Amino acid sequence: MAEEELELDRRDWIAGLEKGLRIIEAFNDAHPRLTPSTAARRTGITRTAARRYLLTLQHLGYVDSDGTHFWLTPRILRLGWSYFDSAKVPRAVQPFLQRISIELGGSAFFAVLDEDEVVFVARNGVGRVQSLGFVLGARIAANLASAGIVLLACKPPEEVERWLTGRKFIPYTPHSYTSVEDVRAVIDKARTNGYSILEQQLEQDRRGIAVPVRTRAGVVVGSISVSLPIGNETSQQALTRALPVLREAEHALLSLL
Amino acid sequence: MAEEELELDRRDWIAGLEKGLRIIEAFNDAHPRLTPSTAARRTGITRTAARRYLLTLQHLGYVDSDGTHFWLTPRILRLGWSYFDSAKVPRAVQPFLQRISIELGGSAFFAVLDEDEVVFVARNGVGRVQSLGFVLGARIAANLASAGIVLLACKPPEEVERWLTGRKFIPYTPHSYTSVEDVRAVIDKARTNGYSILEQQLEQDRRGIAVPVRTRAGVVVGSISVSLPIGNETSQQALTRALPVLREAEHALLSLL
DNA sequence: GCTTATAGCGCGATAATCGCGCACCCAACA
DNA sequence: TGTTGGGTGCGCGATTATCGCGCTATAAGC
Repeated sequence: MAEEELELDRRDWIAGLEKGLRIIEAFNDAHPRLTPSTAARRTGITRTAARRYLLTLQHLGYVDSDGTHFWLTPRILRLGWSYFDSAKVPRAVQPFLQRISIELGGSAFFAVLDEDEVVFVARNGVGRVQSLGFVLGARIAANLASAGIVLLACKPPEEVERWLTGRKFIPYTPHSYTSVEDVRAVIDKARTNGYSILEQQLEQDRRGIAVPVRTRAGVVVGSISVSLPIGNETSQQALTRALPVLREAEHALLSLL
Repeated sequence: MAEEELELDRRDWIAGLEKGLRIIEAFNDAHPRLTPSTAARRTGITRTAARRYLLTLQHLGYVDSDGTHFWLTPRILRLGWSYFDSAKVPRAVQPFLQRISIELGGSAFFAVLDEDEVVFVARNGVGRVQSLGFVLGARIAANLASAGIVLLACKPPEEVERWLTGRKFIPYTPHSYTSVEDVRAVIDKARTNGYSILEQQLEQDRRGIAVPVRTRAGVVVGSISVSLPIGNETSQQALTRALPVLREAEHALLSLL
């Protein structure tokens, strides 16, 4: 799951695929439309090559173009769809998230780690309004969500230490932790507790509570978390009412994994 | 937007990229884990090559493997994310969808066409429970949703006719249209009306109402739709209360596109 | 009207991708 | 236990697909 680093037989390496995916990921908020030149600069590929990749993607329908500028089409979503379609855990977990969000009156998530980030792969919200921009597949720095902290806490401490060293934390709220010490303390606390609670790290007046989800064999497959408005509730009160519900879902899930 | 068919200079065609994407899309519900052999069979690539692509994807972190079987990782979602990140329209419509869903008491969608399918790229639901499995990027046959019908109705009739000919429609409910004539009639009606209403095609006791969204220049960029429980409401009643709200959003959007 | 930066394209070189064919392994079954 | 069938990993030689240089044309900015 982690050690594919060295075993690249340059025979088994398809350069074109890697470059193409890099081109796709070069599109983002700040660069919604790319020309061959800009794409080349953003990916380190030569301009001529970048153009060929864009043309190929266009021919496949993944990007569209007005001749000089290229942009992604919704066809791209088919790729992510392949994941949702094939990953059984996110689907198995849905009914549990639903129960959690109704019972606790917040949004419930199932999340996994991907490198430095926590990715939310299933979600069930409650209330009239969807929090804007929160779509499946959303990812944020792992230290900003309880789900990320608890997943980090499940990793071997030395790996966490490696993760922490030299990392910069950009604050999202006035309460966001910005020092390595603070984040390490939160992770350590989560490790001893077996759950994680995080307050106002990403958003004001919101707290998150998360527990890890393991298979029978003890392998961590992700985390279940809930995001609650803080209001007048103390951390202790929130924990007392939320933890049992999360734990129950965790145990019920065991039989499905 | 449609005529990239013939202009493939085999010089500008990266075969490796196309094959790699085909490998990714070979994963789905029925085939969540693939071996080199099964991947090869599903894609038409040779086994040796398929293996190389899988190994490359593994090295990039997009798939994981236990040695023989391969499966997608959430990293794949970064690709779809590039789209959501870069596509401005889905984000621009969010607040409007929110208002629609609150005012009408249903789920509001923004959707676009991709070949035969309608893809839901933005959504805002109301109510305690999320309709299960409805995630962004979801796609269904265009004829099954009002959003798809209205988008088809915006295409030139001869193109629609080409789309219709020889198509098989699989019913999802006892009310689903299954004949070319029925579907053509629905599309024609949508074209003359400028909106589309569809009842119980995908789900019992649900109706959808959709209007197209155009830029000032008149180019159709997608559709706004709402899904409502039927209950005791007649089609006419639903239209009278829903259409003005949808139209209002449509016009408000004009200034943003 | 000069400068700067981009686009598209042709070409020759080469390195990357191909798929055959072999050896091996495991599971089912006679 | 031996045989069959399907799977895997790997090495190799052939070839062709991919590369990026360098050219000209064009569009934008001062």
